[in-house]
Amino acid sequence: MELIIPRIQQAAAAALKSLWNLDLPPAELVVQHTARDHTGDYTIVLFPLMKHKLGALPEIGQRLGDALAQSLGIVARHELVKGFLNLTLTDAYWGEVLRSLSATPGHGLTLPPRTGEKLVVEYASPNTNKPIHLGHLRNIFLGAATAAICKAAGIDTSEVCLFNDKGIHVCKSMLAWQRFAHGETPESASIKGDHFVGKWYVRFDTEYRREVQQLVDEGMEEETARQQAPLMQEAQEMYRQWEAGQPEVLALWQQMNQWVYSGMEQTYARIHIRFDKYYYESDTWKLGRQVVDEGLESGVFTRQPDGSVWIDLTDAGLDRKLVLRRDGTSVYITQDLGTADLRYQDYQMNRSVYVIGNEQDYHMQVLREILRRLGRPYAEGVYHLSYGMVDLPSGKMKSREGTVVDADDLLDEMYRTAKEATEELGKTEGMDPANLTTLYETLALGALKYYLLKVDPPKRMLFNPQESIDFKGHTGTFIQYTHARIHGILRKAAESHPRALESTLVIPATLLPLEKALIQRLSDWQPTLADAAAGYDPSLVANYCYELSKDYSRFHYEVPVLKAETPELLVFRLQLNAQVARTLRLGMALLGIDMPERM
RNA sequence: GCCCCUAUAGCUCAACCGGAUAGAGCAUCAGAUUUCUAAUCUGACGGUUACAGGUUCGAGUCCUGUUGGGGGUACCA
Repeated sequence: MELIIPRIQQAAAAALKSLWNLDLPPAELVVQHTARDHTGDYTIVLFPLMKHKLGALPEIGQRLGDALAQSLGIVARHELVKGFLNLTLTDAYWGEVLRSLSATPGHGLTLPPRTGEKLVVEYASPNTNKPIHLGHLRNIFLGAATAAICKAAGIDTSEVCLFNDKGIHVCKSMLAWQRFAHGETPESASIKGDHFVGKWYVRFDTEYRREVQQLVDEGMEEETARQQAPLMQEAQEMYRQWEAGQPEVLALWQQMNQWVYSGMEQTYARIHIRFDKYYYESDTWKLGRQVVDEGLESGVFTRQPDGSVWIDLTDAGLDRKLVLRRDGTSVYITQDLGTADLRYQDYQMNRSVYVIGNEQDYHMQVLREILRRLGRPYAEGVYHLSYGMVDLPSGKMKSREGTVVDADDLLDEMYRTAKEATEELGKTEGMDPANLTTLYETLALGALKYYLLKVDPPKRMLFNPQESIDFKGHTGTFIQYTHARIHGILRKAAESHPRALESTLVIPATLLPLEKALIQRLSDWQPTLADAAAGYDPSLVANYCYELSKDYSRFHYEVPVLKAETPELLVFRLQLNAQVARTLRLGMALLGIDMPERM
């Protein structure tokens, strides 16, 4: 079924042409949902037409409204209030909307495939020196949801993860382990691999601070002390040895990364994340150096007398940027250049989304500009999905200081709370224990994912441990609960009225306001999905699902389904229920959230 | 110093391209269950949209300035 807003815009543009001989592109006409407290479904804003001197507003409104009623054939009434032309569509039209959605293969929940589009979404991209924390979770959920939304919107999408598995930070945990662990392993210590490595990263920092303090006490400047501290010197030396391929360093590096990967795999599995492909900076950094060579040849980069390589971006409003160190080792951006090329070889994408925190806004601007100057065909399609930091009530999370909310701990905590809340409500009777475990996990994950995804990505957000594990109000749990209630009705209907869902749909002559509100909301799904995909913004989907649940809850409270007044009405309301459930299920699936049928 | 992001109810968040009387949730208070799951629903309370100007028929939204918060800023990632 054709989307209604473009349809109204078309008809209005045609009417303006025939009535006043005014040519306006349909998309320029402002058509929106009628504001609450006003009667109507859609509103055309007429103020902008004033400049065309068509006459007085009341007359324009009347004539345009009449013309639309005529040409659209679905306008029950129209009314001009100030400069707003409010259209109320017929109940028959809204009934058709439901019929059309229910009858469409796929129930009108996804958008048709788009040809010539290839998108790669990179997210997670963890460092291999510490476990995943709350901040990573926002990244991961955003990336996975964005990819799922783009797929549903018809875009060929792949998901990739880049491991930041080399660098001085990795050497720090390696060095600390070598120095202080006395051969301890995750197995011998009974610690999950990523936590185990993280422990040594923290240990490095502790010892390093001690050294710095000591040097300062001996009268050294703090800045100098940070550079001169033996541990830092050694970490840097270890990094040079790594780049030089020193076998013992490589062996240790492999061992420790392996520990991290096995730990992270468990966490990824628990939050149901999987990637199409993994990239490793340890593989791509040399490609980056080739790109530097290429850029030197083509004159995009210049080499300084000391050997370092630079690019001057001042004419693009950016700064001069180092792309290769004096000692010939690569920096972050060098590796990104290599990774980008490799990814293009693999996917020939025309668009790439990088899910990275907003502290790297500048870095990503630089990356795109360099790719442009190198003439990369995919440069224009590079998009930085930048998101704000997750703060705690106590302030910022700092992994070195141990003030992070660990992902595994958080998931356990959420699980416990979900279990307690469910048991307290006494809803566990008669459920099989194995299903209960799955249910608690589903509720825990749903609450967490929803909490992190409902906020507009660029905004910094606060994670309040008390509130986030609340299962009331604007939460993923509420939406899951709505879905479960609908399925309660559908289950009972399957017994009492086994053929009802397949019966021919008879649209009631008049709809209840709550029925109409629901159908109208259902009809908003496609535009919402399209907007979310276009803006890479899962929060639009999250908020939509909430609004739909809210509409449904009101309906559920007031309108009987199984005890509907007539058999036709029962069929109609049942199919309405089913479509709401399907929409919620798909919408939440795009956010990575499962929907229980009972809870 | 310069650049970028941000500021909406006590708290956490909405508000599509600039459109009508800025909406939810939490918290507080008052109600609703012999009726499909009360993890629900209804109502009340709560706002100079940080501040000052400007553009516009119309500004939370755009522009300028100020203030608060955050981030970045040439050899960390």
